[in-house]
Amino acid sequence: MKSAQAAQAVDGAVSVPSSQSVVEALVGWYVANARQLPWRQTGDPYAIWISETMLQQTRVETVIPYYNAFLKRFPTVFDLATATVEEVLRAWQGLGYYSRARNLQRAAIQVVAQYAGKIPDQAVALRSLPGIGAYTCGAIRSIAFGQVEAAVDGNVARVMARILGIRESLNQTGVGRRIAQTMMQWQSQAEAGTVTQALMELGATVCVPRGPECSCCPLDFICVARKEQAVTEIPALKKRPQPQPIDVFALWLVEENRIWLQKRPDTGLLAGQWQFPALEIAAVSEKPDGYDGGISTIRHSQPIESRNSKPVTAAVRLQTAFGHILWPENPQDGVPVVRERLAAVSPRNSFVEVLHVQHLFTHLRWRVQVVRPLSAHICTDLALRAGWVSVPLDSCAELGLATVYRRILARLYTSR
DNA sequence: AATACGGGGGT
DNA sequence: ACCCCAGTATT
Repeated sequence: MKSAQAAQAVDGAVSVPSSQSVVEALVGWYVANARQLPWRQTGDPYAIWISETMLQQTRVETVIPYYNAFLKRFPTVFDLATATVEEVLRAWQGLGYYSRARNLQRAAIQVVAQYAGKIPDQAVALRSLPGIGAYTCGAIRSIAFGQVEAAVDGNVARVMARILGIRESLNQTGVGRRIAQTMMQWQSQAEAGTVTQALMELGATVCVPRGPECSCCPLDFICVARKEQAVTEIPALKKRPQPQPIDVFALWLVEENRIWLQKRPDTGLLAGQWQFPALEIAAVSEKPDGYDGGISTIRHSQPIESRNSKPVTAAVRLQTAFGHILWPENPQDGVPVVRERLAAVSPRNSFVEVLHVQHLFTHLRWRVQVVRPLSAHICTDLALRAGWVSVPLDSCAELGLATVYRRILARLYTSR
């Protein structure tokens, strides 16, 4: 049964019109309509690698300025290999998916050490580099080296699913293989890299997710989805879960024109970036028992970093993390936390909420309360022990400050 | 196979 | 408010 399906899949790829006319139509359209993008003006495998990495899950318009600045700052793989990860992160700041930047830097070191600074053109070598998966490997090999190898990104998958009339979910096993087969067949009939880019360009500009402009499509004459009037149903899209709400308490601590910041861990969310000293806690969806609408400790919330351990109240967490520094007295009353939409000032020796912002990630919804201690007296010694550093306000911009905190900083210092 | 990982733009 | 994007690594 399994082998029969495999054979059918291969048949499917072969049975699609694969004549010269299809590839000619595609390439002809591309040559006439391709956008002039910076990474299309170069044959440098390093530059193409950078562009492909930036373009992972990221739109072309977003990437362009980052690409230009990055290549200016790190013109060769040697420049990238000798840079620090902080420098690379700074150049990446705002692009998202920061493990890409870290992997890029690690891979550059590997390329210099193992391949004398030459980007490898073989699949095994490329795939051994951190950050290069199946897609990027195929993209680099076909675009930079002219080799026949599929590069199935979201655009190609959508275009091919429509052309081939694939109604199954795109992450179904076998579907990707079938798409890759067809793509390589086309690649072998023209410049492989041009076919790769043509399919991506088609997906990005004509065969878009919603409202594709089939009347402009060079391949409409073979498109199964078009013929079956199923363009809106293909590809089948899957629902994403709701982002998990997270309450973030961020401390705005400024002394003598220096602001206290904290560096995030080198792994996980926003790895290695700087932020206001902060605590992230899984939000309470319901009101805690005894919640009186006033200033209250937060109960029933768990620190997100230890979901499997015993639940700890946010108040305890706050106290543990900040208490010694900001609340040297009166631990009995619980930690007065200024709640969203509640009184702006707590009764005594605590915080003023100065800002409340929401920040969306794909999977998280941060509700950030920026708070400032009423009696600003920070014990430098303890802050240092907690791993915080104070930097001149002016130099914040040069740090890899996480985007949400850049926004917060801008609001703190422009509208006030 | 499922999940974590950003941010921005389109509709 | 919801959808998607020139994906990869980890579990």
